[in-house]
Parts: sequence; C-alpha cells; structure tokens
Amino acid sequence: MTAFDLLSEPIRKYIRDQRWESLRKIQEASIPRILQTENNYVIISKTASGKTEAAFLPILSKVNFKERGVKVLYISPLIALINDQFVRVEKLCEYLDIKVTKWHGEASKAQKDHLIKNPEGIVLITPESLEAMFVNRPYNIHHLFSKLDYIVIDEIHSFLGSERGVHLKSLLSRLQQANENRFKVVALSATVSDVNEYAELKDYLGNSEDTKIIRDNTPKPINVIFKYFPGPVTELPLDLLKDLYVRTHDSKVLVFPNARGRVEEVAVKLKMISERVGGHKNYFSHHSSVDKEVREYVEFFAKNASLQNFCISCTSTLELGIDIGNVDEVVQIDATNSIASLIQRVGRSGRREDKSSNLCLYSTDKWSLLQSIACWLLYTEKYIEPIQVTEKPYDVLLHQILSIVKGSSGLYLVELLDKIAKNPTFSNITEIEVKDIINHLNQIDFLEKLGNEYIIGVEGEKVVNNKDFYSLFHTPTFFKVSSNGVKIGELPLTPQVREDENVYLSAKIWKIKYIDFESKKIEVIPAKDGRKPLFLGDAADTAHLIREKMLEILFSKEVYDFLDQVGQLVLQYFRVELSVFKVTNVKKQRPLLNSNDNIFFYSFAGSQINKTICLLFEEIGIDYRYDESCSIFQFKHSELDLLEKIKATKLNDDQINQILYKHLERNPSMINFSKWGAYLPLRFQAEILKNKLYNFDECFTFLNKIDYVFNEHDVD
DNA sequence: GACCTGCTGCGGCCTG
Repeated sequence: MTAFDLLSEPIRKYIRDQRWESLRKIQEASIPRILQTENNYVIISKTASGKTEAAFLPILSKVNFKERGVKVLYISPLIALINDQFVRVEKLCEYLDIKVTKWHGEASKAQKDHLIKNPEGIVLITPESLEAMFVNRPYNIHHLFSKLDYIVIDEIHSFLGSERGVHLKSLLSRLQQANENRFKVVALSATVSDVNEYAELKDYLGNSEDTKIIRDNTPKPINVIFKYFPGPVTELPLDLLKDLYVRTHDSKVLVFPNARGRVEEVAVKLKMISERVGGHKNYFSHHSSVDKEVREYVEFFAKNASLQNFCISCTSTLELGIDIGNVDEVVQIDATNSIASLIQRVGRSGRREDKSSNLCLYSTDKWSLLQSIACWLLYTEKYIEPIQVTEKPYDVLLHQILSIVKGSSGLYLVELLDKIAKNPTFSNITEIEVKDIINHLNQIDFLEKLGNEYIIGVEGEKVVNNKDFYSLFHTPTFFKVSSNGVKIGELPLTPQVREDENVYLSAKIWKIKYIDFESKKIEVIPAKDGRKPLFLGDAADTAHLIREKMLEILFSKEVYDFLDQVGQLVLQYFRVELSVFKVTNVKKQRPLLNSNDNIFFYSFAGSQINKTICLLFEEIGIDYRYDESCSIFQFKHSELDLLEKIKATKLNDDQINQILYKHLERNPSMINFSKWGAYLPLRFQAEILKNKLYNFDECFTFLNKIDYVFNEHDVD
C-alpha cells in the first residue's frame, strides 16, 4: 500500500481536490510511521517542504475525534504562525468536520468560550497561553486537555536550548500528568543538523525510547555571492547600498542587517535611492519595534504581491515560518551570529520545489567577512552550533513552583514535592535543593504557609497576578511612537530621543515633536532627513565552533571561488597579516601579538569562554580591553606572566562560587538576564551564571589545551 | 553598535 492509500477517505479527497501531483518525500515517510506506530516523531525537513501536512495528514486520519475533549494540541512559538497555520489546518479539517480553535492572547474570547462549552477537535496555542491556563483556570486544563492523543510542536528548534524551551518542556510534563493516557508528540523543525543532537531532542520530548527521527536530507541548490564594501559601524557605505539597490530593484527581497537601527537605515536609504531613479516604492522595515499592525500589513503585502516587487529589511522577526510567500533573494549584511540563523534565512528564498535559493552576503569589515565565510563553510559541511543544555534550570523551577501553587487552592509540601519529582524537566535538581528554594520563597513572602498548606504570599501575589508572569523572558518598556493618532512603532529612551530630533522608524523619516515622559509616548511628524534609531541591547553569543573555523580559514591556503575579487584580496591580506604567527594546529594554538607595550590575545573562542576569561582577568586585577566582534583581548606587556598564571589556575567549584557571590553582591543586576533567577537564593543565582552567562568547564579546558604562538618579528 | 518571542481579568466605554 502506498502512503496515500493508508490515509482516510476524506483526507484523500482533500489531496485530490488540491490537485497535488504527488505527496512530498517527507510526507511519504511520515504517513505510514505515524499511522502505524505509537511513537513520538521529530520531522526534520526544509522550510516549505510540507512539514505541517506531514504531521496533520496522518494524525487526522488516525485520531478518533468523536470522543469529547480536545484531541490534538498544536503548540507554536509565534501568534503569527498560529494564525497562518489555522487557515491551512481549518481548510483541511473542513473535509472531516473537525473544529479548529485558536487560543492565544489575541484570539477571540467568544471562540474560547465556545470551546469550553464544547471541548473538541484541534487547538492551536502558545506556551504562554497554556501557562496562563494552568495558573488561572487549572480546571480548564483538565476539562479541555485530558483526552489528548497528539501534541504537535512547530519550529521546535526555536525552543531548544532556551529558557522558553525548558518552560515548554515542563508544561508538556504537566499536561501529561493531567492525561490518563500517554499522548504522542510530533515535533517539526527545519534546523536540526548534527546527529549528536538527536539525543537532546528525544530527551526533550520526554520519551527517548519511543521517539524517532524522520528527516529529508535532499539538498537544495543555493547560489551564494559574497560582496565586500568596507565602512564604519556607524553608517553603511553608500557603495554597498547602491550595489544592493541595483541587485534587488527588480525582485522580491529580504535583507537581514542584524540590528534594528541598521534595518531602518537600509529601508529608508534604499527607498530614497529608488525614489530618485523612479523605482518601486515597496520598501519596508520589519522588526520588534515596528508597530504590530504595520508589520501585519507588510506581511500581507508580501504574501499577496504576486506582480509587484518588494524589499523588506528585517531582523529575525522574519526568520521563522511565517508565510510571506515566495522571495527571490535573501541578503545578509555582515555575518549571522549562528549557523542556525543562516539556515533559517536562506530557507526564506526559493521556497518552490523547483527553485534554488539565492543568497548574497555583504561584509563591511574583514572580521565580519571572516565570520561570514566561517558560517557559510560550516553550513555547507552541515554543522550547527550545539544546543545548550541546562542541567539544573533553577529559575524555571522557581517559576513553575509559583505556577503550581497558584493553580491549586493550597498544597501540602509533599504534594508540591511530588509534582516536581514527577516532572523530568527538573530531574537533575535534588529534593534538598527544591526544599531550599521553597523555603526561600517562603522567606521573601512569595509563598506563605497556611496551616500545613502552601499558598501564594503577599509579595508573590503581586508577581503571579501580573500579566508578565506567563513568560520566561524579559521585554523592556519602550516609548510608543505615533503621528496624529497613527501608531508607528516604539523607541527606547536614548539620548538621541529629544524634541526636534529626526529619526527613522517603520521605513519612514520623522521629526520628534513631543515626548510625554509620564505616559511614555512620543508624537512625531513626517520629515525629510534624519538618523537611524539607536536601540539598547547586547550582542548575541557567537559559538566556539564558528570562532575556531575563522582561525582555520586564516591559516588555510584554500581559495574560495565564491568570494568577489575584493573579498579574495581582503582575505589574502588578512592571511598575510596573521602569517607572523606560525599556527600549525588551529585546535591547540592561539596567536599572541607582542606590539610595543601591549599584548593582543586572539582567543578565537566562543563568547561564553571569552566572558569567563574576562571575569578571571577582573578577579586577578588585570587591566584589559576586550572586543567581542573579533574576540581579541588587549593588555599591558607587563601583565604577560598573568596570562600563564590564569592558564595554570584550576579554580575549584567553591572558589568559583566565592568569586560569583562577590560579583553578585557588588552588582545584583548581573542575574537580570534570567527573569526569575533574581528571586533565587544567592547560591542558585551563582549556578545560573555559571551555566548560562559563563562556562568555567569549557574555559579551563580551552585554556589548558592551548599554546600561545607569538609573532616571529616585530609589528608596529 | 548589538535579535526575538507572549499576556489574564476586570472595569469602563461604545454600539446595536
């Protein structure tokens, strides 16, 4: 029997009505497996290869929807993705008379109420909405979701390795605890590459024995072009913009310039060039600080612009699977911080099966060029940075303790401990540690003991009853920008934000007329000339793998024909510049440049290792400078012996803790990258720092492994 | 110079 024959008749009719010539490879593979086994599956396949159908065609054929209760729960990281998938899944479900309900913060209340009256069919939800239900309406969890057959998790890679992912893992376990029968999980992803990560994925889905991987490895042809236009960080070179304009004026393009300020710069300046030469007007910007309705309009325009060209300058907001239709070319300005990101971005072009992807990588300095080459080579070698596993997610545990207690009407300690013990998310955290955290929450009035039962305490109520409770990530508050009642976006309060200052936002130029500090609002009017907006933020971490590859490229003789002529020359000069070091083994050796009074240490190490080295320098009292963009440390020649000293240092766990306590006491805000970590006892905060911000194990392994290679002759 | 993600309940106002 073919995969098609295995499907139920209504589904086959749906396929015939769609006039599909055949099923996609990934669907052929998934249909018999999902239909004929009770396993969990991870479906890995390229963007737009029919993954959603690969999951839903067999699930809808298999599941008995006659029984009362929601049978399939689809979980997505984005509201926009839920709205897209709703249209697709509902169309499919019309053939089977199955109800599909959206459940997220912007979904209709009436539809939600209707579902509560008639719990049935399929629900599309976000992790945060699920959390909110556990907290505020725990009986609805049971009422709606205790008869689940399948859970589908979309874009699973966006959860792996993040606190949000740990949060979801905990919610999945709590859902399983509310179900009499074991539900199956089908996870979808475009970017899981290394076979080593399968174990991680299987563990994530909670049942490694019964979890299988289905993947389509068919390569997709990609045309890649590298272009080099040197310029300062502050402003993009005009030549680059002109070149970009000429390349893209008669096609559909996504440009990824890595930062919101630069996104605006690209959108506004390309639009100005286009106006001057009479090109199309469809230049947009798309990032988290562009007003939501404006962003939705941009997405709508792109999806429906079959006859019109457009150019959207964007951040990672357009990285995940939101449907914006077909794009001819993807442009990356300066290197991505991860290979995963590069994969997602490349996947946005050439979405049709017969079309190849087009990628153009611009660089504005030699380090960025080097990083771009590294990411590209690793991409072609099918590497992805490893997933960061949190062994002991104390901060998520603290949040989940509050959630469990709030969702109950008083809980004995044994009951609370039992619920946590049953949740594999926290299996590496000991019962003693859990009790410590509960006691601490009691002390700071987040929990309170009423008789022998725990309830939420006075301080806890403030936190738990706030709408900010449901997520595991921070969002800064910005000033809302509008013009004459029309919402445009938002800006952080930087020195740049002053009355009469002109600024770019939403691909337009504005003059700031009035700032209302009380209500955090900015009123603007259109203007002719201005500057790109400044956003506060930290650079994303760069993986060790990428930095190591950069060193490898510098000390290899390989000629890359994908580079343009200037790029070839820049790389050649760069190699000559570093040839003063006789590096023969890139795994073990690191350059140390002796120049006048200063030493430059080229660590070529991942951001976490470098941050840990910074902490060690501070601890020893070395006066140093560190540049994250090129992974270089600079310090006085007189400190040279200290580098050897650090190398010889083997701090034990206790010593590391003492250092971290000292830093935390001096600067408590250093834990703030973890939203809930700030409420933990100090020693748990130190553990979070040790595993998330720093990495002492890898840092010492790295330092012990490497030999310093000095320059052979003097350099000015 | 530096990414992104989500959101309950309730009171109050408006419209049909």
